[in-house]
Amino acid sequence: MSQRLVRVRFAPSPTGPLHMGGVRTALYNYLFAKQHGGTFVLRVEDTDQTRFVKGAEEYIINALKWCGIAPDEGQGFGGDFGPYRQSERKPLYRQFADQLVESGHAYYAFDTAEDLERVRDLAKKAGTANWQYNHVTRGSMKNSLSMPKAEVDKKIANGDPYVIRIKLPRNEEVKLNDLVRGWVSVNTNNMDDKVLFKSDGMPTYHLANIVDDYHMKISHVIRGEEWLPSAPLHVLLYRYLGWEDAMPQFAHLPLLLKPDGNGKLSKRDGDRLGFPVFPLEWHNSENGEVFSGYRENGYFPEAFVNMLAFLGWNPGTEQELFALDELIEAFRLERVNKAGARYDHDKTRWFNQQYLRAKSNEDLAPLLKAAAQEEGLKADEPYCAQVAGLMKERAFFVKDMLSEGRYLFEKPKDFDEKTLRKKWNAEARGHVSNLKTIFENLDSFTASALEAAFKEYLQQQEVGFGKVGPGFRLAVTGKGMGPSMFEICALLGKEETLNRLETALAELPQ
RNA sequence: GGCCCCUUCGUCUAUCGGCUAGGACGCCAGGUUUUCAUCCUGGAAAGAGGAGUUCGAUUCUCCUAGGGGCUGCCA
Repeated sequence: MSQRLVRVRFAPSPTGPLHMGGVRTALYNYLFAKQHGGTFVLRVEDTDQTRFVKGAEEYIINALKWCGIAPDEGQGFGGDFGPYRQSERKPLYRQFADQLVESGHAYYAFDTAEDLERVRDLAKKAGTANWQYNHVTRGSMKNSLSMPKAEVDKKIANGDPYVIRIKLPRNEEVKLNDLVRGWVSVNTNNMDDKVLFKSDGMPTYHLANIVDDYHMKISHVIRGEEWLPSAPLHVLLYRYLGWEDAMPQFAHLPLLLKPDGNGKLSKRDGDRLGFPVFPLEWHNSENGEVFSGYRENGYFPEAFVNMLAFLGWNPGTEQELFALDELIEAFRLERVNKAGARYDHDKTRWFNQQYLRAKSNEDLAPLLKAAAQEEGLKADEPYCAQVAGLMKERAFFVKDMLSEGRYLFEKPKDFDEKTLRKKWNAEARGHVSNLKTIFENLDSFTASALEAAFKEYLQQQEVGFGKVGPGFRLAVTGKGMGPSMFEICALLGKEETLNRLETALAELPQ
């Protein structure tokens, strides 16, 4: 193939929020475009007016932006090939349907929805294979192939509703060379005369996507595997429209599967199994239903994108952590897997943990500060940076640092019951009391000074850390576990630490 | 049912005819740690089944089985 400008498109239908499978398709399109210095286009496929969902288009755009894979061109982003909503391109399609009728590759069909339902029903009851509108059945249906021309003309002049169907040839192998699957071949005998143009004046997906891809000079169609069965139909449309030379290359991506059981990942799986399936939280304005999102659950977009990239693709090396620009560099359509990939939530959490750790305390500080503020807790950024330094090794999310280290923001409200029961006794109490006195006299309240004083005390008392540490931790933090107590006390400061020791001695059981 | 696609540890996957089948997540054990987490070390864990091609098949071909997708005037 000659060097052709790479132009790819992501073409969702605005029938609801974009789920992670769709995001992955968009991501692969984005990566492919960027790697080739090409253009990533967003086209909205809203030819089915009955399935329009308010807010969906905006959601899709916001989701792509959050992921950092915003289109270069398309709905909401401008460009020279617009409009990018198919509903606004309506006048464009009809002529191509007509062209196909004229060239004998399509025909008018007057069968009503009820007619079709009846004949399908009949076939079903007879126990035969699914009824199809095809070369064997079209002769007995109401269409411009089975009816006299005069009658057809009359019906059209009359304004009777009709659709335009493709007329598939008999027994013809249609082949396409898929970039991820290699050669795929289907015989036209196994395909049906798909509707290209609906009675409401809109094209179906099949016609619209070919017409638009052609006019938008799309070079590669990267989409989900659910389109594979209709890809041969699309090849035929390019051929019949005379655009075969400009036909894009196809790449059909494996599906994202449910973590449990069978089938592709669906929007209900997430909240059923305890993970988001959507990048952003979605509020259904019709029924008030809410679906959780990765963003709201505290995931970093980089982690989410990294995880998605690896569901169905891998670089062939052992590197797993990839920044977006590294993905752009490494991504190869040829290395996309053929089999469906099951989503693994633990792995997603792990990715987030890796990204959390890779961030500096200073980068984490504003995020932690914001999280604290939401809980009504106050702390400045430098302080939050120190908290991050202490807590990030034991956190998956920013919010974990807050929940695990809440005592760094406010006095403990309650004390861990198990630690209280097991570690808090007269002896522990005595040690805490002694330590309070020692710490009161400390000039330098640094972690190392505290540690030195603490260890000296242990030596002098001839006791092990285990006898003193847990009670001390409980008194200061209310918890039985956590980071170094010396670091914690140093961070809290002398006044606060002593204050807490005093409170604990006064309030904890004797 | 028909058609198309797919099939390596529980999961994501590496392997492009020579394998003691590698890595990651998760899991288990040990070590480090006052504790928890981290970290380190180790472990269990896979080529759906059957034919064929070949000196040699996880790798190529076929069959079977299983899984998935499609089968709408939805995309």
